[in-house]
Amino acid sequence: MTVATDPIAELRSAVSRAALALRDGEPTGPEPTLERPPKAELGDYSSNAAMLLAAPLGENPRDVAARLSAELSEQLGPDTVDRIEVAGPGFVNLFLADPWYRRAMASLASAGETLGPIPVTSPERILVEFVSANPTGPLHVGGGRHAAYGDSLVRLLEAVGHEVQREFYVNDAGGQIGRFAASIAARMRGEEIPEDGYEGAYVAALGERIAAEGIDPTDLEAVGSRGIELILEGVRGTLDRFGVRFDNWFSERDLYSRGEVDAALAQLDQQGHTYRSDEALWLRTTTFGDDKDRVLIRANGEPTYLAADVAYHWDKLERGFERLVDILGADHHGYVARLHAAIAGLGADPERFEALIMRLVHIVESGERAQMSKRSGDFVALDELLDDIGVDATRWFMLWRSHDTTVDLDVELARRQSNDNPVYYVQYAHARIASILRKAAAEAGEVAVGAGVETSDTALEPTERELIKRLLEFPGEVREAAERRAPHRICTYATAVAADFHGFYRDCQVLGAEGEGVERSRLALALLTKRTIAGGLGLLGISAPERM
RNA sequence: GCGCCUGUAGCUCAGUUGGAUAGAGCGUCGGUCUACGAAACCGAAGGUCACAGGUUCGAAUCCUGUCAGGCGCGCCA
Repeated sequence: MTVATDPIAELRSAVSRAALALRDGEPTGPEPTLERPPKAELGDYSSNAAMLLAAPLGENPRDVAARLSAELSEQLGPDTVDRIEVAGPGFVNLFLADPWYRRAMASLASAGETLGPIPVTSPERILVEFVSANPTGPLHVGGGRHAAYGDSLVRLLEAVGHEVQREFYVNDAGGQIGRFAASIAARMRGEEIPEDGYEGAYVAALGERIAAEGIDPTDLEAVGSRGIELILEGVRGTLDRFGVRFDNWFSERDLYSRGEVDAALAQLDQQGHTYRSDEALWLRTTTFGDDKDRVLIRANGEPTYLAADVAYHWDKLERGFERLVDILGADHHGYVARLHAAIAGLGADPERFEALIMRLVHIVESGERAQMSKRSGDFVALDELLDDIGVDATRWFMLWRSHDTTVDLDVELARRQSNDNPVYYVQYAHARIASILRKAAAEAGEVAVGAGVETSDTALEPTERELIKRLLEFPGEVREAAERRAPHRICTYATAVAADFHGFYRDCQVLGAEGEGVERSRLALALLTKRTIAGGLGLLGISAPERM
């Protein structure tokens, strides 16, 4: 197996070497950047190395840049660099030669289908817990955003080499379960829903079903358990349809039945972080930066949600996960500090715990925001949205914004199967390429990208160069998106790839292109683009259709 | 009151571990189908990057303060 050199890394290290040479081998401060300049006239890649060196050398940045350029020209040679210019305050701008581009294509081709996302240096065993919606009602669109985000994040983390599991925490214990059972039982008996009960139409449907199964409405335990089971069946079905599969469904009840809550409390006690006051058992979370201490066992002897959650996270750590990622709704962000404190209190490194806060999704139709409240039953079910706009559009619109910002999902836009809909833009580029490749295959057999991409000596068009540079960004984008827990970056990137492809397609005839090896080279570029788009969409859990 | 988050084009948002003339989609206006998919492309209009200071060669990005909005501040989950 041949390992093609990374063409970007090659340039980067040349810049570093040149910078080092100017300092007579004495190490400099920050690594110089190598980035795409804002405008094409400013070259293919550009470095701030001269500006960084100017201060320690005590020279004018532009003079340093001039020397750096000379050094770089010599190092890289005409086979890589066409010319180097100094611009602005002292940027060194590289204009690359076609042979470099052809080597870059060969490098992409040799990376194969995966296009070689850069692995992290220290892979971790990570548990990502997400959705974890209370099993008291169908999944709504907010849960759908959690699902899309969590799932895509896991795909990203796996792509860069982490070992990751998806987990759904089922809150099947506690007060809201009692209210849920009481609400179902009330419906079964034809009574009013109690105060603080669940009022959705699905509660009545559950009641009918449970009654038909012969369960006694006065047996709240049985009603609640069966209700949860039925809700979870539905939630599983919705998630399955959405393409989100969990490795593990973790039951809160099991924590109690296995004695893990007691064990976790004992551990906290042993570490000296608990105390009794006002009949309750408290956790001294203020030791670890929380603004007040928190109750673990109420005065009435009932454990709090926190007690179970401490046990749950203790369990995660015991299972050997090196990093615990919790995706939480914005309304739970106040909870993070105490959980952080609790993990520290158990004696674990709290840095291993990472809470990601998800903000809301608003469904917008005719300029109106639909409200979502599970208690009142007035919410938009994820299933409804999937019926309306489909899985791909739903995932796209839930992922294309940072998790840290509210999403307004305009269903009228998402519903359109037309050129206004940004979802299809990327998919269309993929389908268009597939169509070209089908035609090429029909005429001359399967298209291959391996050999031959380097041989043509016809000059590349500017849009071909743009596209190649864009494709080269893929591994870095994936790594960045994973590190920053930011799947939406992949949406942005995929859109850019599609735009660059359309530009290339506009300017460059592919099939029947004139010139020695030009058609072959362009077909290879089209195929590499197709792989990149499919790779990007795959990380988002969105299909890459051959036809639309 | 305290804490966290947010404030970028008409709308919804990218860009935020400091880089050059701040971008995309939608919306508006105008062009392009006799070559490989017009679900596309090209062009125009549209900005005090909330405001005020500061740090420096350079700030949407970092620091301080102010204003505005969201969320949280339970022996609920």
